[in-house]
Amino acid sequence: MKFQCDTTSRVPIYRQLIEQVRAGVATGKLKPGERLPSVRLLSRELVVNPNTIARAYTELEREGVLHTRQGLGVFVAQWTSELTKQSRREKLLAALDHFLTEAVHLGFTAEEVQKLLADRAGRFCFAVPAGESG
Amino acid sequence: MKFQCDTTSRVPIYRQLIEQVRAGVATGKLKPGERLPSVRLLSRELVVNPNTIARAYTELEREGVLHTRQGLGVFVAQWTSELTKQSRREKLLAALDHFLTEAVHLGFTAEEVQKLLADRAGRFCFAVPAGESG
Amino acid sequence: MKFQCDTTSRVPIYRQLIEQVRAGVATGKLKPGERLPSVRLLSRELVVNPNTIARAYTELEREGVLHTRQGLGVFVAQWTSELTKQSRREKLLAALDHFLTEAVHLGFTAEEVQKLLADRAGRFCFAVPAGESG
Amino acid sequence: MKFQCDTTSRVPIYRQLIEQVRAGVATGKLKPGERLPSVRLLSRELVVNPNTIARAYTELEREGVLHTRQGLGVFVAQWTSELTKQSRREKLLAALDHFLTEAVHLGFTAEEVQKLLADRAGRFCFAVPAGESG
DNA sequence: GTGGTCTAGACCACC
DNA sequence: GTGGTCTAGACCACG
Repeated sequence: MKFQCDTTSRVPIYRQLIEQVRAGVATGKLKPGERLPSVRLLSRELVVNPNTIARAYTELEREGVLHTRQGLGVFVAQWTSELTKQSRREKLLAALDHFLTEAVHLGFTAEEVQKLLADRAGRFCFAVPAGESG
Repeated sequence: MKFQCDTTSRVPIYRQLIEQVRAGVATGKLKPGERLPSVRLLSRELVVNPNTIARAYTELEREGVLHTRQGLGVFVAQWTSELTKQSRREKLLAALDHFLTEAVHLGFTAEEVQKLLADRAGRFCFAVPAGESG
Repeated sequence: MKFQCDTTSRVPIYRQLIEQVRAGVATGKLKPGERLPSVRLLSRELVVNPNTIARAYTELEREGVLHTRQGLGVFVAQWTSELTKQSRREKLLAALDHFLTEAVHLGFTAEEVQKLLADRAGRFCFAVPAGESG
Repeated sequence: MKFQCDTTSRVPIYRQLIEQVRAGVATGKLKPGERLPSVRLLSRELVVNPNTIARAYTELEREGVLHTRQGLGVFVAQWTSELTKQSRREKLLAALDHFLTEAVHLGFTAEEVQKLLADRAGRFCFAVPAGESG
């Protein structure tokens, strides 16, 4: 997976990287166990400060999305949510409300939003209905 | 409508207020024409500097969500998007992908997300399907 | 490009700066990608508070005229309007009527105005006739 | 001529009135010698404070656009510019540059602007080419 | 170094 | 009374 950063955006670079990794994992472009480019390599590729890359990786490790093996590199973790069902639901609701607020302010109809979500959801690697925990 | 802010959050206070107003308008808790608390009153209530309140109101006015009547106060505007259809769609897609990424990471299934959206959408004041422009 | 401000004017300083940047971009004195003086430097040069400079830059960024690179400075963006054609036309008509009213009150003839505009337009970087959208 | 004010706009009401009178005179909707509605009448019609109307009239009188005859009312003045040719030209250029800056930022082409001006100029009562003074 | 946020408090314009 | 502008100065985030 190719990473990129938009120095034009007002979103901090390290946040852009975090979002890309999270999105990559969510859409399956990054598979569990896959190795990510090293801090030094990626910092040269994107022409950004190594500290910036390191910060993104560190935060993702704290989140449980990545896992560092000393001397081997950074890998996509086998992800399992440690949150309770209620906590997960609260977080999803907050994200959903934020999205719906945006949709209303952009002038879309409920049907358009529903349809767009149905279309777009196919690109994401959702959990399978069976094994739900938490 | 009651406003609140969390000064311990890393999200700037003025941004918290902006989000609350936007959500209030999107869900109809704030109706077009309704008056918002004055800068000074709200600043006393939330124990934040008046400039911080003013900043939130000012940004919302530039967005077209609020409008100021000199000497009278700040009111909810009746909002119409001036953005092009393409621009609106791009913004919605970005918001949607962000939401879906979050949903996957929280371990929800596609069905759960679809159902939750269908449930929740009823609380929001979406545009009516008919006259769409832009 | 040199900036200046008139603290005796009734026009707010931050608005004077906004107008100067907008004019500079429109006439090509400020090129896309060019870096603007830092908030602190310009505030010392013009002997105004850094917050005032920051406000001008921030508003121009929201307009899409400038963009900030964290820790690097503020730069001229390559601008594309996100407004609908109708909205753009309305704004232009308002500005035109204001200009024509002024011209009549100053006692100019229609020919003089037309000629002056033809002369002056050459200094501005207008869009090229081809690809128009929005 | 009917006056109106938009309490939604962030332009002060007294400024809106000034602009309307100036535009009315420039387009011939208000003829020299014509009587304007009294301060009290207009303040009732527009539901604004009489002071606001009075302020607009006062400023227009200072500009030379209106003329008050004690006890009779306020009238459109026989307008003659007292400015020098150079001063008038400077003011027009400033207004023109402001308009052109706006046009560029709205993404219009030079041809569109030129054409729009040619169309629109017909609505305004420009001076006749012969008798130019100042 | 850069810009972003917030506070405290002053002064002004508008209604 | 309302909001708008500006200053002085502190502290934080980013690269």
